[in-house]
Amino acid sequence: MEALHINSLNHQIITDAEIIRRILSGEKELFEILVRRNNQKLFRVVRSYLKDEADIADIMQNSYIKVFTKLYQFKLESSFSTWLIRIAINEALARLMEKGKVYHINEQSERLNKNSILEIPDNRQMNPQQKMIHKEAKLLLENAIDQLDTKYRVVYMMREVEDMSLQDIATTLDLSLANVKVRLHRSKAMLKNKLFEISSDKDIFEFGNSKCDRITEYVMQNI
DNA sequence: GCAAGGTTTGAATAGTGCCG
DNA sequence: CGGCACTATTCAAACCTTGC
Repeated sequence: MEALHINSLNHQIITDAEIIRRILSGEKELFEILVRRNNQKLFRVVRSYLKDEADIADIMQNSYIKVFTKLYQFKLESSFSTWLIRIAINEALARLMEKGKVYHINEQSERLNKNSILEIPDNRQMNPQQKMIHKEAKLLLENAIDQLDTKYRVVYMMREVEDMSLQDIATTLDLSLANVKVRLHRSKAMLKNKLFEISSDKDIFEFGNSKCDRITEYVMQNI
């Protein structure tokens, strides 16, 4: 019954600001809506920094909990997701510092299994051959994205996959607008080159529903 | 047609590695 | 260490696209 309530609210047009207002006045369970709304986006951003699935889940959970505990500090005039992503990025960077390293592509590849950063649109109408081509293209692109430098990967993911505005990206990453523009341009150029080079067939990145539920559940139990 | 947002490009500057 | 060449990064501005 509770789940049904949350679900129906999630699909209603209820703004983040309104949800936050209600959470702050006691309806703490509504935080689940914010978590579900932002899970995919947050995953992709964190995934741009960290490769290990356990690390990613950990950072996401920590970020949500941190955000929840500081929700009263949130300024309603800015975007909730931008704020959340910024906190998550800081967490991710801190984790990288702890580990004292930045991943290199060869060591990443082995542990990447099913975390898809890209969604295939509804492809039920495709014939098997088209589906196969689509799947191959997606794998190639994911591989290419993964080989980009973190700073380019993050910008590319935010813009092309999450459809964030350049201004939001600049704010979130604390970069100038001009810088975001150039990084985006470069990331595309690099991807283009890489796509010609890539020939491996590793499966990568899927953020499935079960994972989404797991993280949501964990966060809701810990706030 | 205009404004806003996005893309592309050129120039300036900073960083890095090599050589004497 | 200093000078030089090369590469990467940043910024500014021109240009393009889209929605109204």
